[in-house]
Amino acid sequence: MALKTDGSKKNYVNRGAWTAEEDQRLAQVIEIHGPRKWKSIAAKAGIDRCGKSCRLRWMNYLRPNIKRGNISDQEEDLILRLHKLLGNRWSLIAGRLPGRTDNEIKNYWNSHLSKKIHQKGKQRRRSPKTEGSNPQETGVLEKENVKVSEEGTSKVNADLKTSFNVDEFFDFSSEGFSNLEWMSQFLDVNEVLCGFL
DNA sequence: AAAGAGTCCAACCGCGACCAG
DNA sequence: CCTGGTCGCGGTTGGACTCTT
Repeated sequence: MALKTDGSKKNYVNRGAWTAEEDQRLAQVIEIHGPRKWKSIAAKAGIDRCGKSCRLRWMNYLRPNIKRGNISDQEEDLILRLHKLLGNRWSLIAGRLPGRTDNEIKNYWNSHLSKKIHQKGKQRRRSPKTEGSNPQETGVLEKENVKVSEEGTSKVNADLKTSFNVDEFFDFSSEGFSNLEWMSQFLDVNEVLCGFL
């Protein structure tokens, strides 16, 4: 990773990988001042990082209760379903998976799930019998899904937003990980409803 | 054993939204 | 209103690691 300077030591910004010492300093400052005003946190920690970089490090790595690696089948299934529903809105999807970060889910999607879906699509295109019988399983609809995800805040998502507030609807504040099952059931119902529309 | 290809994931970038002054 | 600062998001990059030949 490259280090970038503008020539003056004052504006030197480290852009490389984070060291254990930097992590420790950042965590200490956040413990005292809380995770806000990232620019001043960076300054107080005495590390040559921009506020943005500090925030990212905290959100994706240092934050308490972060789960790392080993995404379970249940979580994977949930990601797939939520992606179908919400598109590439990783922060929203991550919000429904306690302990997971948007970056992790995005990476997981790009490296695992997008391939899986692509492969499934290929298989299905090879077996014309299934085509038409279940529109959700066809390559045609898959294209539509891609469209939704490419546009990010697609029209479909915009419509969704106006019809209900996602954050209010999926309020996990008082419930734990066990909600995954409930969510799974909800998404099943949602898929059936989508079939009617 | 070495080289090249493929994969993973931490971190950066650009942009838009929000808010205080 | 306008402006500047801050924050959060999704997309992208590139280094490290693993696999294949």
